[in-house]
Amino acid sequence: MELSTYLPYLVNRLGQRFVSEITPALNKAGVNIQSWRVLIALYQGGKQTVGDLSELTSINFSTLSRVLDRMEDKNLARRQRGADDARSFTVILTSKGKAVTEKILPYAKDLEVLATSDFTEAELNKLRELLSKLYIGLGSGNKVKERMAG
Amino acid sequence: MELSTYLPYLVNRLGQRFVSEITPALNKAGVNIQSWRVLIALYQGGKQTVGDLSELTSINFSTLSRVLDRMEDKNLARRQRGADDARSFTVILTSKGKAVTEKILPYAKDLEVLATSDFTEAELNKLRELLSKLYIGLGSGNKVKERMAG
DNA sequence: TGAAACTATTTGATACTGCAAATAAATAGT
DNA sequence: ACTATTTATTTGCAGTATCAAATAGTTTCA
Repeated sequence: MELSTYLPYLVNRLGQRFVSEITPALNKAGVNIQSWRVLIALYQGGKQTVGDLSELTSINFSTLSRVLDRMEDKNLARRQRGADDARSFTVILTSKGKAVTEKILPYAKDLEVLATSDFTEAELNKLRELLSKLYIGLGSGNKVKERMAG
Repeated sequence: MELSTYLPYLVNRLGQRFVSEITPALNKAGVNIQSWRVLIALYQGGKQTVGDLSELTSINFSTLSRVLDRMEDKNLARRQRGADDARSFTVILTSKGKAVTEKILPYAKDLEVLATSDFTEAELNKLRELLSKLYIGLGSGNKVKERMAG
């Protein structure tokens, strides 16, 4: 049993460390890690339904519902009844939400630059590629959960 | 601004997806994601103080304190007053803790295998290497936080 | 040696998360 | 059209996380 070969372990500890490194800076801007992810998803992907956002961010939909409540309270985003399907809500960044996102995006980039000072450009690209590929592989669209349950 | 090049974003979404994929299986064994991390850290690293565990797992120390309470309730680990320094506590896996860890370790491996079916062996190794390197780079031993604050 | 400064951990208060149940709207079958 | 089923989202509740303050033990140094 050599744990350093366990990808889930490596990914998880890295993710946790990243979160604890970036959280203080985000908090100063009144944003927590979940709303950071939602802001980014909206900033990048444009308006989306709550469900799409939940899928995209992997934030549990009831958690997300409340994250959105808080973001609306802070005037970062707002919900709009779906025009075609009135069960759904479309979530939209407000202009304040856009501004805040643009303010905090550099934090992540700064952190990346500091953390990767001894990476070559090729390594960085490879890592990005493999992280994306693994993300896809882990996708909730596949049979992972079903097989794990057995 | 092309977000798919933001390493923190890539790492974080992957980490979140991993957590939501593995959590159900862990819960069946009465373990949540934080205690999973503590179990692994103890299983791999042997007994450690609460502070060392907090550093190693990046779990906030007051959170960890309560995680350990629950683990003690479930007889997975126990705390022992430090022999040399009575301020500290040494945390030790119980035999039940060891058994549970050995039971649940395969879940992570299974998930890895399923998620990486189209990775070559070379890609897997490269990814492990780069994840470890990034983890080090992000280490709280460096100047990241201080610089981010400015 | 004893008060000040420091370190390790816990606790109080409050906010956040996530399961399961509830609500609300759309769709299907009759 | 009408009930049953399905889908999108929210809410109740119980558990979990985190900041700041409190506690408890140690080191420093006059």
